[in-house]
Amino acid sequence: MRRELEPWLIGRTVRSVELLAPPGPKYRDLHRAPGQRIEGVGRRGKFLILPLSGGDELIVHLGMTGVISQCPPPGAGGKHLRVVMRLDGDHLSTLYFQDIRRFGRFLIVPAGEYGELPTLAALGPEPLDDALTAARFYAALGRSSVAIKPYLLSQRPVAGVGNIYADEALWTARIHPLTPAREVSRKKASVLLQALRDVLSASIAAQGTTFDDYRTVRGEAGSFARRLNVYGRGGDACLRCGRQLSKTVIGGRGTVFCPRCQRLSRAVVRRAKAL
DNA sequence: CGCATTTCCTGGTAGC
DNA sequence: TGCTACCAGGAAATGC
Repeated sequence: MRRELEPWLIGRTVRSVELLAPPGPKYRDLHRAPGQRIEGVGRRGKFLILPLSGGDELIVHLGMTGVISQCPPPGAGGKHLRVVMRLDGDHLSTLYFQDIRRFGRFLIVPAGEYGELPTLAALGPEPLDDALTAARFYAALGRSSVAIKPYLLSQRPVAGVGNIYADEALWTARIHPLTPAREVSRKKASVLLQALRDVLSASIAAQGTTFDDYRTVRGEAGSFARRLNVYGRGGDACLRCGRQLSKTVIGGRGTVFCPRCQRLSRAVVRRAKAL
């Protein structure tokens, strides 16, 4: 999405912002935008960060059902329209933000002031950045006793990993989602980091994973859902070993994994039983 | 502080 | 057909 937005928005000046959602912490201070020029389109994890010429930043998070589009939603879709941002220029000069379940965010903050966004403030390194080495990733995992799956979702060891890609990468790396993060071996941590990079890169190339609502700026569905190995396949056969995939809840999130390919180590099982 | 649980929100769907 | 109950999950808030 960032790659789509950059050539469209960069250098444009915001003319007006219309807020159609009830104002609150998720939609705030948009009145500051008009008159400011969009200086860039950045991203950290799942947050879009657009620096503005007046020293502010426009922060956008899609939540799960957020959609940014160049054209107004057709027909009944308009009832979930939350923000209409008008820009200078006479071609594709309006940005529409829809958000069915209102888990998204669309707000303005002074640049770098993320006190209202603690996850962004404490975000881990970018998964595709070379600065994140296998050694650093392994060290980050060593700092937590939380199960690896919810730890990945916390955005702390690495930024931008959501439920779908966590399940996919853990399957690829053959790691049980309940494995305590600090019990993941150096070798497995390295394999997991590579699996995360591979699945994220492939999904970006496929323009994302569209299950229901996700759309590109041009309104197209992403095609990566067809290439998922585990997410959405609970009860089906594991594509590696044929065993029926398990569907459970871990950390309050639906989790699919292969009980044969992704085993807990005997040491972990023994300790869990002792408790 | 760390960690687990609950909350927000609404469309879709299962079950009756 | 129409009703209720429940599920999906990012991040933040709350509880312990």
